[in-house]
Amino acid sequence: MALKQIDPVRWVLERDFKIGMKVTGLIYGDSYIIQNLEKEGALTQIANVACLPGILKHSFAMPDVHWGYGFPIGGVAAFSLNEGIISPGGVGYDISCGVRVMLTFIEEKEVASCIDELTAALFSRVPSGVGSKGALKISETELLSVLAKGALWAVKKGYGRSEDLECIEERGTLPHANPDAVSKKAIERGKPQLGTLGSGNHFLEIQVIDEIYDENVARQFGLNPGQVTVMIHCGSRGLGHQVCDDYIKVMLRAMNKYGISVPDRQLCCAPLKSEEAKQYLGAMQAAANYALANREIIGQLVREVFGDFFPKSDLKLLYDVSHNMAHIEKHGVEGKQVDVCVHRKGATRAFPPGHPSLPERYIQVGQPVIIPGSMGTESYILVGTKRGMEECFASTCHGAGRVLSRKAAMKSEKADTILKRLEDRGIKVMAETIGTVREEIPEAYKDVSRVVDVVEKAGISRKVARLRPLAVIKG
DNA sequence: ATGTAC
Repeated sequence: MALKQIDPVRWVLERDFKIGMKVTGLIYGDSYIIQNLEKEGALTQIANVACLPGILKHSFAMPDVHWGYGFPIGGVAAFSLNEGIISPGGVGYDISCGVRVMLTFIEEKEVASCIDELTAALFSRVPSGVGSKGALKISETELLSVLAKGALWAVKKGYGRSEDLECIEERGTLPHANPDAVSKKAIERGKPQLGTLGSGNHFLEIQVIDEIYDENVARQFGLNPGQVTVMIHCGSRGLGHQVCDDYIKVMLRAMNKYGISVPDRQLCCAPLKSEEAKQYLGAMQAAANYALANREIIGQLVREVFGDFFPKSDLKLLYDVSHNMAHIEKHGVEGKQVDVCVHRKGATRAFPPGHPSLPERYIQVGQPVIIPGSMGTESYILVGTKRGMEECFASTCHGAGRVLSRKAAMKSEKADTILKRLEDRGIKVMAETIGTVREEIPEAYKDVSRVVDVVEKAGISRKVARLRPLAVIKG
């Protein structure tokens, strides 16, 4: 495939008319990132996405891009509401998987003295692991309310605080969610799992701010060197997974019905104007509300645990943002402001300063963009930029991005060795399943600093602070 | 990511 480097961090994948690419690909990366992309089929997936009806500007790939179901993880694709489509594969199985950062007012040395006990308390209070359940069990009626109200439900029930809401994307609620579009099976899976972390790359981390890159923005965000933070990475659990599963089947039928052909069946989709698309949008937003509630509840559990250890301290939400979503947003296309459907799969929304959907406290500086690192590596807080808004539908990377498949990672090293190495570096790890530690070995991922440097050099978001892990809880 | 296959 014809890849052309246009500047140090931008590569254009030229249109291949034989496979039906409607637009070019735009890939953010340095040479190392581009090499990895060739090996594992992500490049073909970027080209395949460029073939979808009504795609606007480019099929984008962030520097953490890697192979995924149909669409690559790290991909961004926006579609015209008139001619375009929506695809469950462009959102991902873990609908509204995302991250939040909470700020404590405690310094590193204070947590250091009780890090083992604190981590153990968090591990016992926040259920984790594949089939985990238990933080709270709710009735079906309550669950429907969660699906309609998101984090607002959690706050109303006392599992969160009203001041958190303005710092959650969409203020904690996707108002057009349609709980009736969510299957009974999905609801059954979701009922016992609210307030649980899950498994895989999901985690709960105690961190410390160890580098500030932009003092002005850091001040606006309330970030200070040496300050302890908590990062929570999780999603919509079995419920979102089931919604994705259900609607892939719906979309496969819709493709025949509307005569859409795609290069890979995993890209199955329906016209945005169709009934099938409306149903999926409603169900997807309901699953997203579940994820927003889930992170709000876990945040509250973390507050309670920290309260036991540090009665005078409190935790304040910096921001909560998803990186697996399709959103209808206003963007400039061919000189006009229009509503488009932006799919971000393993890509983070990054609104610039002045964007109307930002909370008042961030409107001058832009949206906090949270980029988790892999297990035992640093995480970053970035801020959205005007260039990102104009060029790639206000999107940026979402993490380090895999270089080894889970299977390949499992072959690398024993869990004991990995844990020992992390502990030698002063990082306490507690994991529900030992296999997860092997799958999540840092070597299975790209270097997150490198990924973040690419998006910063490209100007699609800017570094604000770096967070170093002190303790990690895995599923 | 996921009751890692209905």
